[in-house]
Amino acid sequence: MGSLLELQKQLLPELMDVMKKRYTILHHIKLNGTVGRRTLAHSVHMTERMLRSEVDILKQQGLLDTNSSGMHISIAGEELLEGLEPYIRELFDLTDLAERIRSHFGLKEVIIVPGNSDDSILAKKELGRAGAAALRKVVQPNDVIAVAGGSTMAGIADSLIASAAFRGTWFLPARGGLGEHVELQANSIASTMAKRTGGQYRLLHVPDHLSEEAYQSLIQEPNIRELIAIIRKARIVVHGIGDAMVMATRRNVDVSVKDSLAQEGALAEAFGYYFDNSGSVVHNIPTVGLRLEDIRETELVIGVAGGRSKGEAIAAVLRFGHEDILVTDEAAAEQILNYLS
Amino acid sequence: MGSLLELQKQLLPELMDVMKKRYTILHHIKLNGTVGRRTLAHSVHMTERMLRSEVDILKQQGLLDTNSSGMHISIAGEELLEGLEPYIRELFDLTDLAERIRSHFGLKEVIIVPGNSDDSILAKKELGRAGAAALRKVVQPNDVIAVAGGSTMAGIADSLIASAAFRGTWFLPARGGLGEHVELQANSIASTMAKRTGGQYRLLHVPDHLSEEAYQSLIQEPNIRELIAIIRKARIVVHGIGDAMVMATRRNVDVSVKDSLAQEGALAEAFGYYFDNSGSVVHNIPTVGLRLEDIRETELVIGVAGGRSKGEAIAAVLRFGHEDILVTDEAAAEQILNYLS
DNA sequence: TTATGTGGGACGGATAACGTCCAGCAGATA
DNA sequence: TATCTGCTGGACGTTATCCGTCCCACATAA
Repeated sequence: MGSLLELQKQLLPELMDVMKKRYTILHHIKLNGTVGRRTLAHSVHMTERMLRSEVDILKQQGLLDTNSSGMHISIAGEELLEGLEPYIRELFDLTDLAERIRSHFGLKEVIIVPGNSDDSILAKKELGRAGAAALRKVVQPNDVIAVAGGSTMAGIADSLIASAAFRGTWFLPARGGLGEHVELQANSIASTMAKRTGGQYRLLHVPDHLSEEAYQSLIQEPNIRELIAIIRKARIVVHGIGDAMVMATRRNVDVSVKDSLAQEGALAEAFGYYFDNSGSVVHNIPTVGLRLEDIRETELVIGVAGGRSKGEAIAAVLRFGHEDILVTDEAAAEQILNYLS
Repeated sequence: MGSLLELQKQLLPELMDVMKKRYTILHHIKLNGTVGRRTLAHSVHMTERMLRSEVDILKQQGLLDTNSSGMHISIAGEELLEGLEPYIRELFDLTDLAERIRSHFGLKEVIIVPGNSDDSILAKKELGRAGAAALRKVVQPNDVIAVAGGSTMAGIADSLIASAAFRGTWFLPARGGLGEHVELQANSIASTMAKRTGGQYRLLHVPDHLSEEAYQSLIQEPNIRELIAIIRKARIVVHGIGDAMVMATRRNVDVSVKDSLAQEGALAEAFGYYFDNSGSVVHNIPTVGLRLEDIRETELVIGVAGGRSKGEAIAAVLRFGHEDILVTDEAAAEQILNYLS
């Protein structure tokens, strides 16, 4: 905290992207010596026109020159790159981490916020904000969003704000009661999210520890059946990721179940399922709502989790292979990459 | 040189403005405690809608909160302002200087670049670039621009670049030969500017040290008369400002003239006229082109000059009272303000 | 010569920004 | 309690800007 760049990331988030873009362009030009617009556009993954706008500015700033054989960096441009070097790492580190995780697991997008949610409540809040921003970015009118429980999900809910984007959105709990504290249950979170954004919600009240008969008769109830059907067709699923044993304890599962989880190598928990380190499901808590086959069909699965201690668990869930967007923090991201090598 | 802000000014010129704007908004909100959009818009001199866009971003960044009684700063916002404090001075100093000069002399705009052109060739180049940018900003299609001579004007010419904005622009020398080196004469500069921007130019060849008869017959020449008529109707005049004695020496004026200049308290020189410290004209070099009465009629007079040593001269010309835009550097600006108090 | 690259100009359509107006709400005031 | 004022947030049409697209003149190499 406290460096100018950190402050600017808060005050001017969009300009940091511009800064990266211009730096990248100038850097490429320096490396290539003399290079043409079309060639350069291809190598920095921009359209020719967008590159051109940026190049015009850089030229006007005297950072590069052009002649009929292409663009080349000016002395002022070289000095600028040199001076910028110590800051650039800070600017790019996270996006670099994100790209490595993204490509390794074949995700659509990976967002990494600075810090470690384990130590810092600020980083945890930042994670919530990033999760909220990611959700806001992908939501479409009249979407159905299934949300899981957990403290991270609660953090996202707290960072959501009312917006026209959420007009008519339905927030539904991904699964029934899973034995957590009431404010961390999916039901509460769905309701909070709906209230904060101006969307709508419905609750899925399935008490814990039901007898098999009671359970069977409950899920035959027409209104519950109907709600479950809607949940299973959610376009977006948002969920946290937990350590398997921590979650089992928090949910007061039977000792026998915990033993079997341990034996089967359960590492991670997400939306009520337990995963081992290969990403295979080793156990699931019997309740109603989203099933694994629904997750496989879901258009957008957004996982949000941070903290160094969660790295292994996140990696396990990513190996499961049905995540689309991951929102995490720096510490967890580093840990994830450690587990890969 | 080398501070991150200095580097960012080069790479992201627009960053400074956005940063100032958002800082100002947040700062005002902090000072007011809770304040409404309209009230705030008025006190930071923005339209309500523009303010709203900025506020939405700040809100999304968690730097301020809103409720039905107005906006107030969040804890994160307060921390940000605190962290930003050491940088803000660097950010605002120059604009603050500029505003004081602008309002004191009733100018349209004052642009100040960092540094001192007397010591640093880099500052001099920066002055040229700023002058070119200022010109580019105000030029309109088919404009007639009268340009004076001098090294600063040459610096502007070197920083101009081709642009559709200069399509059809005419660059003309403000006055005939004034005894300087050829590359610093208005004629050369007009031609350079035209060539670099893609505009057009015409030259006014009036040899120095003509006899009165030759002079009279020369200015009766039809093509010269016509050109002079165009020059006198220029919408824009761009000129440097020099120290009176330095300019007199450089132009090899007679010793008798220099003596009378000294006696009359000549301090500054601009477009061939000499000014004393009250801004009155005490002498002018006999050549053809723009006259004082033309300057008074000109829509936009742009003065460009920098360096601590020029402060007094600039102040004198500003007192003359017909400048619209001043482009100078930090050292000269400080000096100008010294002369006011 | 031809082929392929270059920067720069031109222009229309998409898109974001902005001015403007209004609804709904909360707290203050009469 | 009723009224009023100032607040936010939504809506919408207009404007300005950005960007995709196409073209041209020119330089260079084959």
